[in-house]
Amino acid sequence: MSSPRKVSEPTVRRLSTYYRTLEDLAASGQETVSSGRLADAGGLTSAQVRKDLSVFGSFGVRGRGYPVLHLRDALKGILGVDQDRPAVVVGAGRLGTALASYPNFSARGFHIVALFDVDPARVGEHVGDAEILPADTISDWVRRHGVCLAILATPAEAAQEAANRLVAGGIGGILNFTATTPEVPESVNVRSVNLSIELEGLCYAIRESGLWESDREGGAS
Amino acid sequence: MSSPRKVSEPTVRRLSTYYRTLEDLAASGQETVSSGRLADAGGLTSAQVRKDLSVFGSFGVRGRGYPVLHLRDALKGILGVDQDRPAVVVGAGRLGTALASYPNFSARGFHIVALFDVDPARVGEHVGDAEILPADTISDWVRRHGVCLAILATPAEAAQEAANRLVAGGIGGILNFTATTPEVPESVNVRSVNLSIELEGLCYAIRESGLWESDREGGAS
DNA sequence: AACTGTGAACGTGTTCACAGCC
DNA sequence: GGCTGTGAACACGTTCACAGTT
Repeated sequence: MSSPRKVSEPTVRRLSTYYRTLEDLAASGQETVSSGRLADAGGLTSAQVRKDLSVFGSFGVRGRGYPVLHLRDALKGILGVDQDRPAVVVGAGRLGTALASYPNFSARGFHIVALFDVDPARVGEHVGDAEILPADTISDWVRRHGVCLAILATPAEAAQEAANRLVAGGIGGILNFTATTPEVPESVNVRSVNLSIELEGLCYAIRESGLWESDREGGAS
Repeated sequence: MSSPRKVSEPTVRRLSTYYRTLEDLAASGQETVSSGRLADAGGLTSAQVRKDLSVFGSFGVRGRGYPVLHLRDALKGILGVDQDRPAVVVGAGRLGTALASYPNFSARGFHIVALFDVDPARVGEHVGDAEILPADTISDWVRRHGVCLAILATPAEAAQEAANRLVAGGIGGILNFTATTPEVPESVNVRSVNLSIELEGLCYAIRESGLWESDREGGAS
């Protein structure tokens, strides 16, 4: 099939947004959609959309547009979300449990099948359908159940240890929410979301453009 | 001061990581650090580090490196995290409350001073030091307390309405965790973290590089 | 006429390489 | 010698513009 050499990360990101838009269009009964329309939905240009899609093949019909259902299914396959994907969460703190029950994950075919925590007191609790299991069983459990995806939400100090266990269990990818970047073999995909960095970046942008509404606190005007 | 015309977003992101590394170095008593060392800590190149820093001025000493404390303080100021920043959370669901009590935020000078929710049953509850308030008081409250930062963690359907209220209250920036991208005036900074897209991107990467450990479920080997 | 697919032009961020200073 | 600061070279992603298709 269409397995292009190298696709840029921004492109894959946008593919996800196209996929969402196409789902909506499909639900509303639209049969075709133009690159311009897809672009508007995501705040992009039509050329960008066409370029992104052209990387994977010719899905459109010149003069007419893209067939919604076909393109949606194609993207589903390309993104690898064409079947339900089990995932585990490591770290059953507030963030971990919130992510484990995040409705948009299950809506996208991701199902949290287990959580892990070092705290014995938490073991046995349930979060949705998933049970909290002891952290020292991660490797066995992940391997036995053939889980490829993990969400890492431990404190920073525990992140590397947890990552090691996931790797030992043969994990395919880790969505990392810890403040560190764990070291893993090249073959394991890690994508990090650092919440503090996002907030700091926003902070910079605010200060940059315009001023703080109040740079000294308490000042109502 | 050093207010360069335009700094790329990737650069600002990296600045945050340098800042973290510098804090660690400061704690461990290091007095100077080379660009190479800073680079290693974040998986970058030394040239990258020097370029990033040079945008804001000359912090280093040729032949010696960068003075840890001075550079740390400079970055603190550049990132705008040199003073405590109050922030509010809109949407007191699991994700919202988890973010409200996220320890790394407070460690970085971000303090959640209030949450807001449409559900009257939640109003009055406390999350850490912050109280959950009614969503229809957002504008007033934000304006009265001069809050510039908001974390948006409502369901997608409620996101635009919540954003409108924040904007009406004079918010400076929104860290958006909803599945939509709310429309706001140009002057308001929005940074979106779409968790599903991150997971889908990871999914793509796994499938791309190597294969799934098990592409059909249940298969132990 | 409407719209896709794509090479070519452009812009932006990264890496190189070296002059300059300690 | 070690290391910074920076122009110049490079790589990569985006936008343009148009030929090609229905």
